[in-house]
This record gives sequence, structure tokens and C-alpha cells, in this order.
Amino acid sequence: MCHAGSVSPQAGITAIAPPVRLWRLPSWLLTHVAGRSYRLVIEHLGSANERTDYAVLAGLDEFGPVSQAMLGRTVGLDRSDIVALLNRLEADGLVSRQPDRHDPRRNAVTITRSGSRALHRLDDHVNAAQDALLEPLNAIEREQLVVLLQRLIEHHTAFRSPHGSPTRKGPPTRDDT
Amino acid sequence: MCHAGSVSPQAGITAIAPPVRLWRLPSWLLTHVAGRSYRLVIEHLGSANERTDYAVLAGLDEFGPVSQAMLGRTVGLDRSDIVALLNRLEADGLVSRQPDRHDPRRNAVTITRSGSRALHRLDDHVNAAQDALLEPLNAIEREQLVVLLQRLIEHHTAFRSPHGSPTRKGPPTRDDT
DNA sequence: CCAATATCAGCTTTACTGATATAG
DNA sequence: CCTATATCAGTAAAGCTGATATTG
Repeated sequence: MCHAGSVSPQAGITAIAPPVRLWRLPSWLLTHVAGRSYRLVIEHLGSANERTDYAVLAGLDEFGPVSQAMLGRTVGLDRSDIVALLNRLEADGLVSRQPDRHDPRRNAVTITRSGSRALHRLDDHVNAAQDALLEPLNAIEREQLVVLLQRLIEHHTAFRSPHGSPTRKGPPTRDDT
Repeated sequence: MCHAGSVSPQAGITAIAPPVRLWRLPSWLLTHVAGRSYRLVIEHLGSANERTDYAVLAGLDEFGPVSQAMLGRTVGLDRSDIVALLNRLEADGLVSRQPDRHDPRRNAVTITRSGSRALHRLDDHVNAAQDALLEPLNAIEREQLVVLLQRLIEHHTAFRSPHGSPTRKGPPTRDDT
């Protein structure tokens, strides 16, 4: 990434003591931990593509057949990047695209049996990467971190149900197209 | 960023509920919060350049005259990217480069009076961005988040004193070249 | 007429790699 | 001889923009 407003992988975690101004700066810490995190995930998965593949397969697994636009929104990928990604996954037989019969503009994207197997295989590697990342934290601290991050995301992106009701709280729920 | 192992800005925070697999995934949460964080900082500063300028000026302010290589290591920027950045800052009169008289390979980079003023001005905008980012968290939770992130960075980059002593703990200290 | 979808081509930023000349 | 420094040129990944044709 790297256009304005993306958090792509950032690698260079400072090798020696950073200045206090940065060391106390949440945005700086986040950027650098996210960078470390990115690298670990890629290393455990073997390639950069598999990171986004995982997100897409996870979305399809949970949300049945969905349009590409919807899929992109749920997993946080751009509509235009989804196209090439699905081309690859479809060529590998992990997903299939059928025209949506209620709306010919849309593709109904479905995960295949083989895609499901791939997802479960990726689960293991992704989880191993999380363990490597969070190694110095105990179970309570890991949960604290996750909850704090979730609250920040919730605050900055108020999940809304598609029919106009107000902000939703808590873990994700289904109720879209 | 965007080569393997960087966390550049990531923008697309999911607009609707993400799949549970991702919602519970520390690496996914980190990437997306870091993306939000990046955008907020850029918006508050006015340009993307000023973000790295801030890191470099903060490093120079705290670590007196240092070589470019050392500077890059402390603030987490690549040696090659430091060059163009310092060219710009030098042209604007915010830093000065003198040949290091103990080692002619090095430049001794110093922050100027005007650079120091710029740094203090940037402080305000950077802090405002942190407030916007952390708005939903109270003081205790903000500190929790900072400490957890610092511990992760410490674990993954064991700060070492340049003369071979073992890992250091706690807040940054000075003792390099 | 407006909004949403899938697609494509292209841009920007960030970070990284590799090569160079120079000097400890 | 090996290492470190400053510099430059070029690459790659991620995310984004804008345009298109199509259809609700």
C-alpha cells in the first residue's frame, strides 16, 4: 500500500532505542507493531498473496455466496483489488463465480470444497503467526489488546445495519445482502 | 511501504461487520487500526512527508548530532530514504549536514533553531491526531495500549547497547555513537 | 436520472534491494 | 580484507482513483 490512507506492511522496527517522542506515540507504536505483524504473517504463510487470500476465503466461508463488492467491504479490500485476487483463486479452484440470478450486475462468489480445505490449512499458519507476535503477552494481556483494538475500530467505523438503524456494538453480526 | 515487511498506511477500515476469523485476529486488527492511525496523522499534519519529517526531527532533537545511518536506525527509516528526506529538510533550513571530523564517511546531522521550532509546531498536530485516534479510550486504557505495544516491540527487537551488553528493558536510553 | 456492480488501467506512498565510491 | 557510511537507481506491495459498460 501505500497510497494515502493505507497501512501496508511496514518492516523496519527500530533496532535501537527510539526517541522518547516516538516511543510514547500510539500511532508510531501501532505502525511499527503492525509492520512486525505483517512480516510474521507473510513468513508463516509463505507469500504475500496468501494473506489477502485468507481474508477473502474467511469472508466467503462465513458469509455464504456474496457479491464482490460486499465481500470487499466486509474484509476491508478495495473493489478493484478483489477482481485480480478472485481471478487467481478461481483459477486455483478455491472459489467459483456464478452470475447472481436476482441481479445480473453481481457475481455470486462461493467458496469451493477445496477452498474450504485451503482456508483451514491457512488457519494453522495464521494462528502460529499470532502466537509468534504475541509471545511476550499472557492470555489476559492478549485479550486486552484485542479488545482495545476492536473498540478503536468500532469507534472509527461505526458498523451500521444496512437498513438505517443506528450504530451496533459488540462482535460482528450478520444482516446484509 | 509496501515491499514485504512494511506497514504502510492502510486505509480501508471495514465499513461493515468483518468475519469473526478476522475480527479476532490481532494481526488483522493491528493492520487496520494502524491504517486508521496513519490517515489521522496525515490529515492532522497536512502532508505525508511531515510524518517522517517529524520522526527525523524528533530523533535529531533528542540525539544531538548523529550520522544518517544512526538516525535511520533510531527512528525506523531506511538509510536510503533518509537521504532524500534530509535533502528536503536541509533545503528548508530545518537541519544541517556537516562532515563528521572524527570519521569523514559520516555526516553529522544537526537540527537547527528553525527545525526545533518546526518540531514543536508538529508536536501539537501529532498529539491532536492521537486524541482523535484514542477518543473512545480513557486514560488508563490508553496507557494499557501503549504499554502492550511497547512490550511487543521490545520483544521483537531487543534493544542492545552498541558495546555488546545484553538486552535492555524499559524506556529508551542513550548510549550509542 | 441516479446508484451500484464488475472490470481495467494507472498512480502514489512506503519500504526495500542492490550497486557504487569512500574510508575506518 | 572486511565493515560501515552516504548516495542513487530501481523494485514490489498495498491501497487508491477514475473511467467504462451494465443494470437495478
